[in-house]
Amino acid sequence: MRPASAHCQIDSVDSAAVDRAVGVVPDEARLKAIADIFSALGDPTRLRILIALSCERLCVCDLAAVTGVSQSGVSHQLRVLRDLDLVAFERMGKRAVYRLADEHVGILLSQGADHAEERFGGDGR
Amino acid sequence: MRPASAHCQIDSVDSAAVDRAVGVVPDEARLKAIADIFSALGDPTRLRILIALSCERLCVCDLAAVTGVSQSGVSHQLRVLRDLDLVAFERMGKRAVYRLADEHVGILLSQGADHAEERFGGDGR
DNA sequence: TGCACATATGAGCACTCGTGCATATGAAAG
DNA sequence: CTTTCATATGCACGAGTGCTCATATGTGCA
Repeated sequence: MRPASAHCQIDSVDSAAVDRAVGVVPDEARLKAIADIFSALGDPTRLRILIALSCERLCVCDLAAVTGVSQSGVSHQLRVLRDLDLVAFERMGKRAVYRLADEHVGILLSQGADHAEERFGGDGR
Repeated sequence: MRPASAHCQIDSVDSAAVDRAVGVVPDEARLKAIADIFSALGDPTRLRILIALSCERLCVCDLAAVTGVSQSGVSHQLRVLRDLDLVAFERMGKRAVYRLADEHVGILLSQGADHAEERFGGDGR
């Protein structure tokens, strides 16, 4: 049985390499977890929120002002980020003041920014 | 004029903090570039491809075997990754052998994996 | 208790994206 | 040149997503 390659006559050129590669790929659940993290960082609005929070603690209203989307939209995105433990918040009276969950998140952000910046400067194509 | 907040009576609680936050957020184009990178990492299939390539140099057929998607599907995803300079390839006869563009990509991957793994272990909810 | 305000949630919509099928391009072999 | 095979591309479809509007929840104040 040949599972995937419908048009390819051979399943794998180097089956040993394939086996090794399969070995290092995490299981479905972990892979999904990693993908969810990156997906969360892969939206301009959420990026704006996170980068803003990497500089200042802000409430939802202020984040709406920073991002330029509605309060509802910000709240929806914050829920996504909260569920992934990318941001945390504490109530200050009526307001909810958000911050990055930990500096790990900030590192991820700057790593991504670095890679993007490299492409910005010396893009070969 | 109150641009964004339709339901919020006040635009911003701390306008100085908002201004500082806006100051650190990159411009639209750069933000899009960063988001594109993270988005590319935010798909399980592309993650499988990248993690596999972080271990072995593989051709398209082998990547199809590793990921379990069709050759066409892999090729489509590889184009995305190529356009973002996340992977590179060289022709070996008829085959195209892919590899990570640089170790920067591997670092990003493991950073994301680390964060996901933390949540896996000590998830409070 | 009743009002005002900040945030969260639900529904609906437009849009994007991942995928497979069919097919085109390209490269070696006969 | 023709054939064969690996890879790339165009098209279409189903699923997921980000947004706003309307509304619910919750918090503090008179």
